[in-house]
Amino acid sequence: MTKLYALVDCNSFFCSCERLFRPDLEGRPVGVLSNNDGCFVSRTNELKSLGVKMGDPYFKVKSLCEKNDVAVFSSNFALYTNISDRVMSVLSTFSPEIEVYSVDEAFLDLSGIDVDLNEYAREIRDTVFKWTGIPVSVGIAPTKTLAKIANNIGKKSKKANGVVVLDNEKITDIALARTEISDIWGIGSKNAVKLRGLGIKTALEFKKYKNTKNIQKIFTKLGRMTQDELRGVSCFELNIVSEKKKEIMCSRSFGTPVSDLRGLRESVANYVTSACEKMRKQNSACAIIEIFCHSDPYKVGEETYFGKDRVKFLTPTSDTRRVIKYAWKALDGLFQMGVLYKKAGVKLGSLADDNEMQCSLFGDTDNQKSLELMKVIDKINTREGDQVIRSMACGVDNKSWKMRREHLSQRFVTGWSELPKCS
DNA sequence: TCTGGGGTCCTAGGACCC
DNA sequence: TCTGGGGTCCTAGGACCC
Repeated sequence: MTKLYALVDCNSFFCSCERLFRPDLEGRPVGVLSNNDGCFVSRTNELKSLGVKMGDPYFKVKSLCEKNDVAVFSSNFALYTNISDRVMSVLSTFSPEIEVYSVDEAFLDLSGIDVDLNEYAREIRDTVFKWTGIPVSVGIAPTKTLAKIANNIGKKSKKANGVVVLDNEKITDIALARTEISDIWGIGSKNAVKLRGLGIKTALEFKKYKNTKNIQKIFTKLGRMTQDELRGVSCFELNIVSEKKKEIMCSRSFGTPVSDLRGLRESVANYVTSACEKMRKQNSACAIIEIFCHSDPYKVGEETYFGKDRVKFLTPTSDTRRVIKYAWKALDGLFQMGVLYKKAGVKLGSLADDNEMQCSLFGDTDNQKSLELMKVIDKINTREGDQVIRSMACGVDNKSWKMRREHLSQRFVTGWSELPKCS
């Protein structure tokens, strides 16, 4: 049976979430900034047409934004994940086989479905909008890569109006001819340069390029699979069950640079705490932690200091206190007086199921008691709010390293005190 | 003054073992 | 003068994604 996938992607997702509770923003350019109010990560069409690019640093286009009455928001992930869950649950009514690919997009398996595909796609689009208020685009094709391309065209073409179905070769080739190689899923900027070097500029030319061996050699296995997908041969399956993360990271840029070990330690303790929380949520324990900290890489004329260390545990752990202890030890070794630190972070690696942990004859080991303690703390923090119970290592108020969020919207759906009011 | 954060997969090369 | 070969595991780094 031939495969059939739909890719459903929310339009300007973060911006659409902000607009949801601010109907006055309809038609006005809206943009959402990354953490620390650094750069744009979501833009509405109105903002795109002002020339603001994805990833543009806010400070560089600030006056342009002010001149054009752009509504700028700090990222409010609590809101976005909540809305995302609603969108995904609507989508799951259209196919039992759904892969939530990211916060704003999902693949649906439509193989074997006996309906008019254009009508079905339109129904998906209309229903999501009606039930959640979020506009989406739908692309349908026999492979995931082609569904991505269909979706892209659906989003950009006025005629398509959010829906494109690529179910025969003629239409598919027309779509591929107008898709630049850098717009193919899996072909990034580096590989695009290499492909252009081979005289390949469009997705159609890539599809028709015959020297498959050469493709594998230059672009590895993934490049070859991408080419197959363009030809209609499905190589990337649907991942329905959300697999456990193999590593968990937490890192942040500082609101203001940190020069003292105490501030650095405090920030790292906080990152460890939230990474460990995430890890316990998926019932894992880690055997490796990596710690890094560095100065501002954008500062001209100054060499960036980059410190990185890695600690292996004798036995895996999910105990925040233990991880903080080791992280601090590593951090003490990395710290250098006189450096202005801009960012720090931790990565938990070698994750394994926490019920398969071995005990060690030597050194620290998590015991049943510490596991239970962590679970209780997690439970209380979930119920009472973030970090009601936390290690003193995380510090108290006046954290200068905390990130900037000067344009934060209300907690419309996650805080009782900030629910929208209607009158 | 001001430039994000969190993941995955693949490959090459080194270490180590028999 | 001669000095193997194959396998596995780990790590670093690159490239990509949203």
